[in-house]
Amino acid sequence: MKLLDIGEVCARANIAPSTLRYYDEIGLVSSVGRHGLRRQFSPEVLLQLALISMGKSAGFSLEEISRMFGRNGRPDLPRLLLHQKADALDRQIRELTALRDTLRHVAECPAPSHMECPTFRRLVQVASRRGGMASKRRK
Amino acid sequence: MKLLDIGEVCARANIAPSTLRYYDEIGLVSSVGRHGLRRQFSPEVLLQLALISMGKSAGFSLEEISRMFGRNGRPDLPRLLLHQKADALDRQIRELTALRDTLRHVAECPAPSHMECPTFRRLVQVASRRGGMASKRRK
DNA sequence: CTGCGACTTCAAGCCAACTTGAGGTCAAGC
DNA sequence: GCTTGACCTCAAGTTGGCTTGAAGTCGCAG
Repeated sequence: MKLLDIGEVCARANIAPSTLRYYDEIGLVSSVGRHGLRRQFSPEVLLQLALISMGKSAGFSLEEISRMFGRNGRPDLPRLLLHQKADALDRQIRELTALRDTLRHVAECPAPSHMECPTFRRLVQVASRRGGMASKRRK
Repeated sequence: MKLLDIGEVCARANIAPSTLRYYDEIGLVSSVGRHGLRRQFSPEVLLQLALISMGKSAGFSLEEISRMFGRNGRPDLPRLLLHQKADALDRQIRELTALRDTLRHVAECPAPSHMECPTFRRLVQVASRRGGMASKRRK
């Protein structure tokens, strides 16, 4: 299996070299060797980076991501916890859906202030009721 | 309409007072007056905070959020842009769905390393194909 | 009228996740 | 064999979104 050097990986994954080096440094991904000084990666890493990108966009920290997928694709989280993360994602998906609908509504609604539009209020209320104010951001 | 003082708002919205003061400071919400030194808010603010919470969980910056909903519920973004944000949300929702499915799979799959599991690879590939590596994080 | 506790301001601190800069190394093409 | 340009290291800086701490103010219960 042929290796990719860092530039190649960055180009394909659309990330900055500094980012990839950083990920390597913190052990989120690992290079399989060097060509001169240049880090070389197995093509696997592209899959991992896709996963990382998804995880980030879901709001997981790099820490969490690396615990979920390990650096070898082996999660070191128990099933239960993984299912909990999945459930949290479900909640977040519902929230995002509500937000999306709200945005579309805002784009169309002719009311002078949205706070006065009943449809808007209903959307937001529905949204915040489901999942009950998902407190993702607390330490 | 009766006003809420900061403590009340924080309790109901489940955020720290320092956070609310910060939001006030940057103009994301605004207090309608003072009771002594205490900020007082209109009940509206609870709705706004719900919106802010959703926006944050969608990965929008406070800046973006305030542009989307204004501090009075008036977006100062053109319709087109709002629709684009909504579309971006759609893409993100699809990504999150894929990630959720991947997580559930990881929790169940008996393969020694996920990188070797074809189901896993397919999930990730499908995921990263849709929306083509949503580059939300670039400046 | 005194004490209390929840607020206030302001500056500084903190964390994650990078980016930047200075100064150095290397392999490949001419 | 020399240049070039993409890489390297390491330390320091940056940004967003808060939190913390010190020192002060206020209104209300007792």
